[in-house]
Amino acid sequence: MFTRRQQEIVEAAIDLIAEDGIQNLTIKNLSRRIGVTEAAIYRHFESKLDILLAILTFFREQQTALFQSIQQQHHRALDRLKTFFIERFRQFTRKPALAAVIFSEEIFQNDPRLVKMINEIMDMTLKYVRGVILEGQSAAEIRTDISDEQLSLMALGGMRLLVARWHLSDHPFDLLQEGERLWEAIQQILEV
Amino acid sequence: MFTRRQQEIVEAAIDLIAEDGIQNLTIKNLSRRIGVTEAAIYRHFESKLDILLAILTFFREQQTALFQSIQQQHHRALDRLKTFFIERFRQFTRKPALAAVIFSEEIFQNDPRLVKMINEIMDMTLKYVRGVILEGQSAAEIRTDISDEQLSLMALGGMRLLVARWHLSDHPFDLLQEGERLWEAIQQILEV
Amino acid sequence: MFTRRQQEIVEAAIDLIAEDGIQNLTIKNLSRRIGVTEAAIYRHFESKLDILLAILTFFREQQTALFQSIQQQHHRALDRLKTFFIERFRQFTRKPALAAVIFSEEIFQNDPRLVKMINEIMDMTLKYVRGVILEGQSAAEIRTDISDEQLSLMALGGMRLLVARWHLSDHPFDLLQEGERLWEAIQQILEV
Amino acid sequence: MFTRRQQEIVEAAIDLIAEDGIQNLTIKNLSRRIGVTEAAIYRHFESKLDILLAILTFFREQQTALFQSIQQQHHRALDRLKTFFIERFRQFTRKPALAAVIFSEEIFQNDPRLVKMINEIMDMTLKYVRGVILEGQSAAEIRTDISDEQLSLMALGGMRLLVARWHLSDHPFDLLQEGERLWEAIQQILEV
DNA sequence: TATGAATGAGATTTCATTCAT
DNA sequence: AATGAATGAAATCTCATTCAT
Repeated sequence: MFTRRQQEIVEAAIDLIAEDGIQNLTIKNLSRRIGVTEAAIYRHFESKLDILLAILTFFREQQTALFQSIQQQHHRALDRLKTFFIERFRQFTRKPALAAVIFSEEIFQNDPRLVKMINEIMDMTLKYVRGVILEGQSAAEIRTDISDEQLSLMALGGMRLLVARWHLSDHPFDLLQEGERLWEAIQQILEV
Repeated sequence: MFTRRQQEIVEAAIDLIAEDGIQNLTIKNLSRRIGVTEAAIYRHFESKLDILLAILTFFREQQTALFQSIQQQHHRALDRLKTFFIERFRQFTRKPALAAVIFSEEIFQNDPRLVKMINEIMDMTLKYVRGVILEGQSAAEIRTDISDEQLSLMALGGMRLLVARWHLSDHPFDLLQEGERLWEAIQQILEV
Repeated sequence: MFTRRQQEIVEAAIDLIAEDGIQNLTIKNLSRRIGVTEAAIYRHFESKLDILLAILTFFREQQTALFQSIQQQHHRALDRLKTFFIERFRQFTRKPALAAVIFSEEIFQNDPRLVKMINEIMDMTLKYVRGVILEGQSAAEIRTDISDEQLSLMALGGMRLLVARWHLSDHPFDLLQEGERLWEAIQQILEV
Repeated sequence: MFTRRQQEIVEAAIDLIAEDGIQNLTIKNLSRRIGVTEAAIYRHFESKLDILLAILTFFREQQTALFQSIQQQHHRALDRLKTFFIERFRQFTRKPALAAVIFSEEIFQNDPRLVKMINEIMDMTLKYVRGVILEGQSAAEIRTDISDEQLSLMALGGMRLLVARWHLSDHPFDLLQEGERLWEAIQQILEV
């Protein structure tokens, strides 16, 4: 789907945003980081907007793959959720820049196509988590006195807030470790 | 603290950001909206950065006031939390633009002073919620089998995610109503 | 001729130029230094140009006074020259800012009225020194094998260069003392 | 060292300053004169400051070359000085703009890097002239009753003042011719 | 005499993008 | 596939100046 060069550009773009915010993502900075001319970027992407779209596409595909792999490997709802959460924390630990970008939806507000895609991704995630919770409720694994909607809000919201704190104050703690503790708490709350 | 004109500018700035993201906040747009020249803005703020700082200051002061008022009016931990959550949802319903700005910490990343202030605000909020939860745990109002840290992450995180969804998809539901439902769930989870 | 406030403005203007060059002389800086509003400056001078003209006028008058006083107090050419040189060095030592301004004719290039005045001042000085030298030559005090024109160029030029060096490298030596040594040399050269 | 375009820009900058002073050197004027957009200038120099530095670098290199060529071609001190003086007058006659710029040290006062470079150049020149005079004194070509320091001040100072007059009053005489007359006088003074 | 509020013009610089080579 | 040179538009900010109070 993406050529090697395109991937390189997308990764550099994510890094730039992570380092100093969206305003830091300019074609000049991008080309400098990769070591080519500004003009060269346009061999690989038609416009800056396309680069931003590529970032989101990249993330969406990764997430879709994660969902599928989870569905195949685990069958109990709580196991699925646990894998999803822990895997995400692991991802962010490996590539912190992604955290900076993917939870900052406001960054992409300036174009309708971007807004649409961000919405899709957020929807997809929420729907997945809600779906698994619903399954868990049907299977009597997860409490039913609170709706799947509220439970997913708190679970996902907790995760996002933890990641946001971690990123904003420059990774002052071990995200994976804290993530596991958060998951313990979430599990305790979800369980019947 | 702020003159009338300065307040006007800060509000216009919040609106501009809310409408189309940070990139929409230019001195030109700002001055046009207020109906003065670009140069006139600089009579009231030394630089654009100072306007952004003023937005954060404004929010911080509002929040500090809210905290104080809550502490005086309510004494049970769960009442305090409820008021905090509901009042926030009400605030965002009244001034949706604020939601767009205040939960988008990444927007302000490009200057150390801004990052510092954003961190302060986030810390302040988390500490407040954790503090009240701790009180509730001491008073046997709130469960103690999950730590105040994890509980506050889920509660605040849930709220942030709800607001983010609401803002991103252009206010498709009644935030106050959904907020109350979320609070019900949070309360159910916190209670002993 | 100039009101007290006007004098204050002129002095502040000289200081500003001396500190960081002509670009540092803005109405804003000027008013800030004096402690009034920008608008207030315009009560005392019609325009910035008039302030620059006032600086030159101020200097010209000071110099005219010096010339007259010298003519009255001394009668031998070499005494007159000596007083002129030493007095100038003393002046610059007392008010270093003046040196920065008055020997930087290029500063005033952007307006014909300023250029005209600068030329007048330079002409006046050169003519004075040449005149005194001529007198000295007639009175057989000063050598006649080199013309008054060349002698005045070297004498005045030497002084200007010494002052320029002193000002540019932030007053690293005692100007008056070095000035006296330079004068000794000049005198030795002028004498029959 | 400098590309062709960069040289072109430097020359245009010198001309602009010569015509109407530093305030006339704007990126707009510069680009207009060269026939490109303002943005194009920034392809060749990172900032306006760099252009000013380039002017000084250009002059310094020219001067260094002149020094070396003189040292190789002449061996008597007075010949060396003569060549230096006359060559300089010739230079200014050929490129009058340079005179306007290079003797107006105050113009560059607003940046420490510029001040430093101006000082270097002035020092270099004074040291060269003093050095040659010292040699002449050792070789009994030049009088020793006045120190090299005072002699160089008068010689160089005289030259600077002549050039300043010539430039300020719009080249009303033949600089080379007057320069030669000044040199005659200087020589007469230096000789034993 | 001075201020507070404003302005139009213009400064430097950056941006995404284009195009001939 | 990449570069070198350029551009038009726009960004932030500064300037001298004005005017009602």
